[in-house]
Amino acid sequence: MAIGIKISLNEGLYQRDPQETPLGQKIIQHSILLIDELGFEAFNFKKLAKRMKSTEASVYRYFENKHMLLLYLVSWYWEWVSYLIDIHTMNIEDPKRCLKIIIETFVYASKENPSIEYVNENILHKIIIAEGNKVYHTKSVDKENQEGFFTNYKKLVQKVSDVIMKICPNFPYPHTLSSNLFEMANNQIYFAQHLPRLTDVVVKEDNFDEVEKMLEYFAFSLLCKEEVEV
Amino acid sequence: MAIGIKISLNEGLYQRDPQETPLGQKIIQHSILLIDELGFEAFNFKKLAKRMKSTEASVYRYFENKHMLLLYLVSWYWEWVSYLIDIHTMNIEDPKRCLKIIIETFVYASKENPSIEYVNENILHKIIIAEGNKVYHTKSVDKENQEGFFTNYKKLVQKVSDVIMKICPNFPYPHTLSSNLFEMANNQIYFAQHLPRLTDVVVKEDNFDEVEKMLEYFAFSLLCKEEVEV
DNA sequence: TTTTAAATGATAGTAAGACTATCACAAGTA
DNA sequence: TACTTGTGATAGTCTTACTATCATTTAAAA
Repeated sequence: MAIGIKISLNEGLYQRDPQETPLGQKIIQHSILLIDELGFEAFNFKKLAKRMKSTEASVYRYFENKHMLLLYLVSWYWEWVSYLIDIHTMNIEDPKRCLKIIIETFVYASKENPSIEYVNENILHKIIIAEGNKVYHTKSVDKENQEGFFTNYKKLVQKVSDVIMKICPNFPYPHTLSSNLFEMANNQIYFAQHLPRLTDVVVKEDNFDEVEKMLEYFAFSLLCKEEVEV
Repeated sequence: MAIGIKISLNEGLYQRDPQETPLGQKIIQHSILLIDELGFEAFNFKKLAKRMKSTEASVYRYFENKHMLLLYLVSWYWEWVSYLIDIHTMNIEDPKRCLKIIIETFVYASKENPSIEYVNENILHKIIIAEGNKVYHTKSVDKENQEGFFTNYKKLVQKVSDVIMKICPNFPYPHTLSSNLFEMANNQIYFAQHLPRLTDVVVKEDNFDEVEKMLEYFAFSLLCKEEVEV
């Protein structure tokens, strides 16, 4: 990804576009670091402001509250993964090969060359794994969904679903499999790190090879029942 | 389940055992209703106390904070599902049939005859779906895991994993499949209700038939590659 | 270069949330 | 009868989640 590319996100996610100003970029940069450090519950705008040597009021000028900030980060992440998938699968005909690349891409997205200097994709990935699904587990899901705040994730799921349908046109659950691959990836990495008895995969440091292999196994077992090996 | 059966849970989950006293039972009863109404974020002990016509201080005598209360409810739920699975699969030899019953049991657990008068299992199930995974997505997971606060879930996953191994002894991911069936069930129900473009299953009212069918399809496609029909 | 508008900083203030402490009372027990 | 235990009532503290106001800096326009 070329330096300077701007990820396009729903305008309702923010009060003022953080990608447009140095302060906004600092908010993104430091919020990623601080949420990772403190966890989302202990994280707040006062601490963030202190860390970046700004003020609470200034942060509120960019984001309505910390929930919206997290939603912004999560949307940014999925849009970025979506972009990576596009360039990695460009001109590839074989849908099976496509799906393999997709899996590799989102498991190892954070290993890409840094795209945007103020976003630490590696730490952002950790946040997605640990806090990501909090953005839609709220009482306001339906309202926020209506305003299009989850569009990025839905489009990504649709994209993978399309590939699944190419592999196996009569597979009855393409969206379910697609969303489950994403959820499963994050979940199983988290389990491997914190509740290892809930998984069989082992993750050490940032080596997610077993997760990638496992996801391939699940996906292709379901899609190509005759041939497990792909 | 006979009226009066007591679900056994890790003592560290509570300050005073809520199953032992009328006030404790009222806390369980009303917290289930109120968390469902308000969502976990807006729920707090002051509102709970007001609703049950007690006081904030009294609630704190039973639970350290609302996180521990949710963890208690979630643990209670998984222990109860575990119990239901045990009685439903008792004396059943065929492991495939066993797994089918397991899936049916946890998808439709809340349809059972009410077991305990102060627990509304149906609403509790809604809470598990909407808020359940917040209990382990915290900075304190590792500490709480060490104290055994997730034992109930881990034992349940192990139980299903054992059945999976009986069906297919060389299946490489029994724990992953097991935990994923539970996570997937909750997730896909939630998606069907709030983000339908992330799933293919349709859920109306409390009819989870499509979820059950889908989980069977996934599980048996993976475990019996030759025969999809079971 | 001056004027003006926009963005940020500094500070203060409010309402609610998350507790902790103390005391009084009621009921059951020794 | 004294003694313990559980609950209620009240108050108080510290933190969080904002909102408001005004001063200052910066950038853009004239």
